[in-house]
Amino acid sequence: MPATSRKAPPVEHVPELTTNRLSVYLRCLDALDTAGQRTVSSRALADRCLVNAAQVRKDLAYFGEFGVRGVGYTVADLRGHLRQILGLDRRRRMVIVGAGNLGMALADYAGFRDQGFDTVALLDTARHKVGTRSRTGIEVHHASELAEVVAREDVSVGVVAVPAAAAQETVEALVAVGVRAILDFAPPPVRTPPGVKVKHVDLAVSLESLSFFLAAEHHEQTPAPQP
Amino acid sequence: MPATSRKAPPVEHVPELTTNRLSVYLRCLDALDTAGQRTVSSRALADRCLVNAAQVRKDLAYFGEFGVRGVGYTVADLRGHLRQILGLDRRRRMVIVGAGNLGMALADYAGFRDQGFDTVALLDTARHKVGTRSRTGIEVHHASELAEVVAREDVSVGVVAVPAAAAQETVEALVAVGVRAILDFAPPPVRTPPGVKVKHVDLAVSLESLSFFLAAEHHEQTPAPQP
DNA sequence: CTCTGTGAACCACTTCACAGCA
DNA sequence: TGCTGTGAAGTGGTTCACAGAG
Repeated sequence: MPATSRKAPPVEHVPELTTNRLSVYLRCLDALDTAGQRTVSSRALADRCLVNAAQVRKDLAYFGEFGVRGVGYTVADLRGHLRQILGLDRRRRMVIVGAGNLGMALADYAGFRDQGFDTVALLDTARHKVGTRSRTGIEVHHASELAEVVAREDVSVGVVAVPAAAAQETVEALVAVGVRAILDFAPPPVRTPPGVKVKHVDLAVSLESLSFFLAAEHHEQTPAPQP
Repeated sequence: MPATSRKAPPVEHVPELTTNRLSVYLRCLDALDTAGQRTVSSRALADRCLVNAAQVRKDLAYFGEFGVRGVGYTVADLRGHLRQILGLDRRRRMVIVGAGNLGMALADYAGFRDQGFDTVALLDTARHKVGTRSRTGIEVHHASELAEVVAREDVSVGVVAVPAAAAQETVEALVAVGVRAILDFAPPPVRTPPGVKVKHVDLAVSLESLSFFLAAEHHEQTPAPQP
């Protein structure tokens, strides 16, 4: 009777694609919850998330049995379980390394706060930036203060928004002061030490993927009809 | 003798993961080129990009035969081929829909320009934002001017930086005025019309992936050794 | 002998299809 | 009957291993 096993099993090895989808499911459940819906079937949830229904059930099966046969899932319960599984039942503290345009923008990006991630500081090697603040008031510290800031503010997540050339050393600096989860916006591939999770967000790759699509489309005899 | 076939074959169906890696290879080749290196083997390139050497060869094989057996690839040549394949031999014009923190930040992000993508305008539905400018001078237009701006400025790429609730309609509006390549920063899954490429960048999912890692790490008896 | 290009083996994730419970 | 949970089948992408060109 593991119907509502709160503690996950060893969670041997959950595919990253699965955890990514859990985030998507959670957002759909949020919407269903505010819409006042009480239960949802794997099919209905899958349709909303643009995935396969079996996929939803398989993904959830990694963590327990949350559904009721013949009925579906209780929206509020499943929402709570996913929040716990994803570790969203507590807030996280975050530093952003690199106070250029991107770093500044990320510091002010409300989406992070809304998801439970509080940016406590920006860091940069440029002396003239130290002491300035982002629009919403996040202060820029000198990079040499990294260890102190991380310890004092109980930081568990680092954001890398430095130029390509500094990416590897920035990651290493973060790891050295105990940060184990890193969101990396710098372009080049970074060698990740074991026990540390680096999530790469490469805007250049995304753009070039679009560019490839446009180029390929153009090579073929542009098949766009005009009705 | 297809050794340097400039025109790609039908390019039947290239996996997205392959084109993403092409971007990574290209960046490594840029570095090798400025470092003055003339040739590179698939092994050496793979090591730099943190992938398998066979992977590099397979990826390139979708587009032709660019190497010389016993030698490797000529850095400058391969770089040129990849730029052409990815459609980076011309600049693209881009609008950003949504002039909130994220949209404004993206407008000022130099990385886009560096990759050949010029942001020509921001658009927003909020009247009071119309006429204002980003720090680097990109002007905010009213959303109703989308069609006109896209036509006048020859825009081929749209960036969606609007709140979740407006994501789907924004994508549809872009498609309606002829934009076929979209970079989407809004959280919810978006139904994509055929013939249109939407590249989703979900910062919330990325963060929650890190959160999951931290939570899982905490559930186990934190196995970090202290030597 | 070196290193590319590629068929074959492998692996991971997805989808199907159905047993089993409400 | 309706829908979950799950073994089995299917799919796509990665890695291996080798033939063959230089």
